[in-house]
Amino acid sequence: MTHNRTFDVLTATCPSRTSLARIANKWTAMVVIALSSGRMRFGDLRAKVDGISGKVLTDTLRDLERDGLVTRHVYAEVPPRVEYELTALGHTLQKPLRALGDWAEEHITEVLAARESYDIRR
Amino acid sequence: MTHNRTFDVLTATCPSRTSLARIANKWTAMVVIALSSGRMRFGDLRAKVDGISGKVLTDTLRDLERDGLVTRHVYAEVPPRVEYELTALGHTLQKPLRALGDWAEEHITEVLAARESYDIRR
DNA sequence: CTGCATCCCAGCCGATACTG
DNA sequence: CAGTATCGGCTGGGATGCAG
Repeated sequence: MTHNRTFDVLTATCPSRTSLARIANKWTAMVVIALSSGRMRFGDLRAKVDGISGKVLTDTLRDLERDGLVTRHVYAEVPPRVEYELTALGHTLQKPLRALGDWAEEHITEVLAARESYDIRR
Repeated sequence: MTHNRTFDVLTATCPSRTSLARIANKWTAMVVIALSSGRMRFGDLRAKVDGISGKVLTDTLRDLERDGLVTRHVYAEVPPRVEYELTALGHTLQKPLRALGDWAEEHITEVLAARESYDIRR
């Protein structure tokens, strides 16, 4: 049995829903996908997740750190250097989120076709 | 080779990112998970996704329908009956999204512990 | 029962400017 | 370079009321 009976995201008061809300998020997905290739410094991460603003990246990383998914490494240098990497827990999330990203890439043609068809129909 | 080279969600202008933004969303995840158990009418779906408002459920379903993930069946009855079910494309999304939901349920204990630890640390 | 329309608030997110 | 602070726009999302 693969089903969890003690927690259920479909129940409004279940704490697992707070976690789902965090991980079922486009920025979270992109940052975790980007961090899949290993420890990375802030600037590189920002370049890799094309189009993300500094504020959003900072906020996303802080939330991920708070949930125990990402570790922050600060180096006392000038100029400063800060690196981020997935924790063991974060690695377990990598696969499901990459699956989502892969799905988006693999099925975008069908999705675009469906959108066009839907829009024309009205 | 599992990697897609023609589309990349990490690229800001890639259309696949618009799809990722839609599916990497807590309400989308919950609705698709709920629809995994089969065709269902609006009211039942709303009861199953505990706490979702009518407006949000309507909007979410409309977006899913537009992207070709959900089919809408309208019965000309009084009172009206409308049922929703995953399309073939929608079914391919079921597994990755359930994986996300399962992850949230399975790891919520660790996440809560990480949050507490983080919050105390500051 | 379903869903549209409206109003409105909270939070997300981006741009900019400033600090260590 | 990394991060904070602030401001403001935009959108998600909740509540209510109405129509088919």
